[in-house]
Amino acid sequence: MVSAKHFRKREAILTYLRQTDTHPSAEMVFAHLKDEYPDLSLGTVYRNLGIFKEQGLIQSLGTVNGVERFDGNIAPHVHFACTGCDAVLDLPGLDVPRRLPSQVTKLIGGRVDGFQLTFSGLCEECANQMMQGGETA
Amino acid sequence: MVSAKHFRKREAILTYLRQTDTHPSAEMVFAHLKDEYPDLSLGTVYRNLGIFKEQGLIQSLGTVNGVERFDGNIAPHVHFACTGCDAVLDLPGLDVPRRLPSQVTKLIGGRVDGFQLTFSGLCEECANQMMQGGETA
DNA sequence: GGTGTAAACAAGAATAATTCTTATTTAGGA
DNA sequence: TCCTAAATAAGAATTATTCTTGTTTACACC
Repeated sequence: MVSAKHFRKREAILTYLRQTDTHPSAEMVFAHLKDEYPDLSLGTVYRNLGIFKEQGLIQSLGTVNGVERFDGNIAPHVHFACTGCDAVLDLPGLDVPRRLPSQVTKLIGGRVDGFQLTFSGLCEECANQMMQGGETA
Repeated sequence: MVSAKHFRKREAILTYLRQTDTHPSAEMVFAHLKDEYPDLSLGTVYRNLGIFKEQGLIQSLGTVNGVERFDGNIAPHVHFACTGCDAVLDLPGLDVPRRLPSQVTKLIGGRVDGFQLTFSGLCEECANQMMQGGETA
């Protein structure tokens, strides 16, 4: 008997990564799924993120403040990382430089597998907070 | 009496970062300077890298295989990271997208401070090793 | 040449993120 | 039911990085 069977945890992790646009860390994935899977362990999250990354099912965005962030969207796209709140946003519709990879291949003479373009700065909310309403007061 | 005085360690760290194009990690900086400064400590390297980064004298390239890499060249430029040997190369002369930052500012409505564009793949040497001389044998 | 002060430093402890190990549980097939 | 392989939990272990504390150095002033 299977009862109202949950997804298995591995699948839940991948599904969450594909549904969210928050580019979560392992800890954030864990925190999000902990309610629905009370006996989920952080080690399981790390292990499966590593497996997915190796299989190319997700991509790593590198670290933000020392913590690795992941993206279930493996299509090449551009990101913005806020240095105020550590949020990572997608920048869809931004003109990704399409001819650059082949230029790079020529330059280095090796093999180019991908690229990562991340802008950094303050998101709108953090930028506003920084001004502390200075304009209106 | 000052004798043939060394640079001080802080200065030596910055100087090395500005001279090399290897985009070293803290550990690599330490290893390089250890000979000339036998009583240099790894903590001093980390501390000073943090100070330089905060002051904007160097930039961090993010992590390669979990280890943070630094660049003494703070002019915006593009990098290539080899997933085989963890080398990080400059890609000078590559046409950096100049209008993108302002596009991004419009998109997110906040403040854009910079960007980081890193290609990844195999450098020429690693790509050749991977073929193991298959062409010639 | 002494003395004071602040910055730089070394050493190692402490922390935090991540990976590894081991034993357990689960799913599905024979 | 029994067997096997994959998935998992728990926590130990590892590794990169930061913090703490006491010491040393550089330098201004006497």
